[in-house]
Amino acid sequence: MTKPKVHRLGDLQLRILQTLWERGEAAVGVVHEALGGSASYAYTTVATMLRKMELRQLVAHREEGRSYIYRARVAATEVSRSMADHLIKELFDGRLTDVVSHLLTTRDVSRAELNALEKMIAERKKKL
Amino acid sequence: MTKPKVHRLGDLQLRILQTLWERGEAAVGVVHEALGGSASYAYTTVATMLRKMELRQLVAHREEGRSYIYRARVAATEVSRSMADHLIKELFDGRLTDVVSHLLTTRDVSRAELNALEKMIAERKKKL
DNA sequence: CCTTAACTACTACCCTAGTAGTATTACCAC
DNA sequence: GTGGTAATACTACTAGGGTAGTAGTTAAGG
Repeated sequence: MTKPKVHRLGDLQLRILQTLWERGEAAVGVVHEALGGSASYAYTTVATMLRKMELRQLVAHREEGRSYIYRARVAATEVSRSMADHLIKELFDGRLTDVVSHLLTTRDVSRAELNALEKMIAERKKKL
Repeated sequence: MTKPKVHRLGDLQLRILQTLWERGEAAVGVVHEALGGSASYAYTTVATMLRKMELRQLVAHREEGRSYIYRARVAATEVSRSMADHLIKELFDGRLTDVVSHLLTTRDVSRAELNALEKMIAERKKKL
């Protein structure tokens, strides 16, 4: 049970985690502000979400005075990997080349990006 | 506004759509079988899901005798693109190179795949 | 004809994300 | 102390995905 299903995160949850990843840890108010303050979400919405996420073991908190300071319990790379893998599996049957092919044909790509990609692939080849 | 939010499809919905994309159209029973039959889902589960998806304009049906023959109303490429774009935007701030970098570092990649990728990129360069 | 199998319709759950109001508590300034 | 404020706790609700039972309908086979 220990493993939360880390793919399947809503947008808000992901944004909250990203805030925590950036800062290491943050009080509710800080997260709230980072997400755009009351123009975007009510303070209690963020607080509630954080509490729910703690139940799912995605975050943890420590107390400081009356404030809860939250930190992520899942690593950014783990989440990215899990979500990306899940999507690739479902959508492209796990074939990396299909994914990249799709990305290259459905998006605008600059020459600089293509060069960067070539470099990456060359680098990766060395590590085989 | 008529546009359904085509990213955010559950696994079952995606599988159903994939079945329809492969076949063009299919009766409920056919979809059910394609998904693994009663070992995977109850017939009515698939039927209910299809009805819900029709409400969301993801599929449509025509009647043939007493059977409903469903077809997808959204294109495979549109869905792939929407889901991939959404993920990339949320997870990698829209940077294609970050995505590929991530994929290359967190997965096993064969030399053949790397070669294929290089080829793709070279092809893409020609079209700039 | 009558039974049965195939289908759809309807209904009802559970779970999670998202959203936020209200209540309560606890500290701080005066 | 008292009032204000900031924080958490509690509660509640909407949507949608997923799951499936039950009821009703209809066509086909004997």
